Amino acid sequence: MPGAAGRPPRGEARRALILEAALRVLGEEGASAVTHRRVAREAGLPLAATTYWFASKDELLADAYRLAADTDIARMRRLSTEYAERARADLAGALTDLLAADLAASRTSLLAAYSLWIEAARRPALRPIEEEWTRAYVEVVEAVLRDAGSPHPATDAELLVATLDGLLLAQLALAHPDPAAALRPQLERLVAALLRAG
Amino acid sequence: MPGAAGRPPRGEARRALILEAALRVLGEEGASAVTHRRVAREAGLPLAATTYWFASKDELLADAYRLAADTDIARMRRLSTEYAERARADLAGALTDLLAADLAASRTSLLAAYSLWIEAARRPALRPIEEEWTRAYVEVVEAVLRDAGSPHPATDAELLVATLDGLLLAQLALAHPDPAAALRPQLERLVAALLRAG
DNA sequence: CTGATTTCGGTACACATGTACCGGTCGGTC
DNA sequence: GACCGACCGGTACATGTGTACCGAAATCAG
Repeated sequence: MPGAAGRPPRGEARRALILEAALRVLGEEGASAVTHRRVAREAGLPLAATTYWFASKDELLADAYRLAADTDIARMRRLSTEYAERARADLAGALTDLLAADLAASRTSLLAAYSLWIEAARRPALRPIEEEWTRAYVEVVEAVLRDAGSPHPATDAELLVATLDGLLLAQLALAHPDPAAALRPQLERLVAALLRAG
Repeated sequence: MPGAAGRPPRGEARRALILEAALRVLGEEGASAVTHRRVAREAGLPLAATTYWFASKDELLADAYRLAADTDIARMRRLSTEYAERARADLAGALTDLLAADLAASRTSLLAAYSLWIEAARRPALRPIEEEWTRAYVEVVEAVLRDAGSPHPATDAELLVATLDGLLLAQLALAHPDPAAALRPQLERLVAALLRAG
């Protein structure tokens, strides 16, 4: 690749570039750091690029939320098929690996997601995105649980998703050196308790 | 009470007033709304009051976190003794009522707490507070579980606390009209699964 | 009371921020 | 080639922001 840097992207490609930059800034530095100028700098674009593609900062944030949700839902569905066999044999182990991989790969994305989640609690306009995101997770987990012979797949799916969120949040703040080691016994215990006939 | 408004507080009392105002603003309008001026207005004090009692905005936020943690830990310990008998007889019911009461009484406090939690994931200086807060919850829940005859009180306490956080977070964003109705079956299922001998 | 110290509140200032504006450039279409 | 709308990027501006400052008022020690 001669020139290395590539042509600066134009048109709609810039939109995505800006949204990804906004999510990065949100995850790394928090909501109060998300300004037009900071996002533009992060994206390597001039200030006017952010105001051209988004009517306001609120719109930028809402679109970023939408992008994060869509991207993650697609990723999670992909993973759920990849891990399907493994999950049937060792659900707790599969979940442990998934969470640990998330933590290892991108605490930034997780922080951005949870920041937006909390923001959705304050701004009704964001709630549909949050609902869709959560529903997608619950549906996938429910299918997995059904597959694993769960006695109460519907209730347990919501429960399990809530627990996974709680565990992830705890790991984010507590910064355990080896998340998998901390998560494995808890997930094994939970899965064992839920999968027992009842 | 003649004059109704009472004398404007002076000295250290103002500190607390400012911290409470900061938590209120954080919960209601988010991190980016927490400015010296906004907090001062919320507290009914002049701008200089915030800069006099706190060396910087970071310090103000850290102290607010400390106050929120201490207040909530004390409240939770108090409730745990009040609910002790009830918890032994009907743990799921007691937990449902506690969460529903939290949601009904102050979504603002909850949002502030979770915002600070996420902030703690980014700023190591805040982590000790978060660790203490979580540890306090885990200890209380562990005692309750032991009391209820749990087979694995240590593991299950961490698990249960994570789940409660996840469920609360979900209720905050989804704004279910009757949180108790949504939470009860999930908590009954979880408690039943965890308390069964194993 | 007197003087020292703490607390108070108004103000100042340098800088960041959201957003509007406007002349220029690009990529197609006749 | 001429044209046109979409796109770009530099700049302007009113307002918000963190923080410093300073003289006044309240509080306390002797």
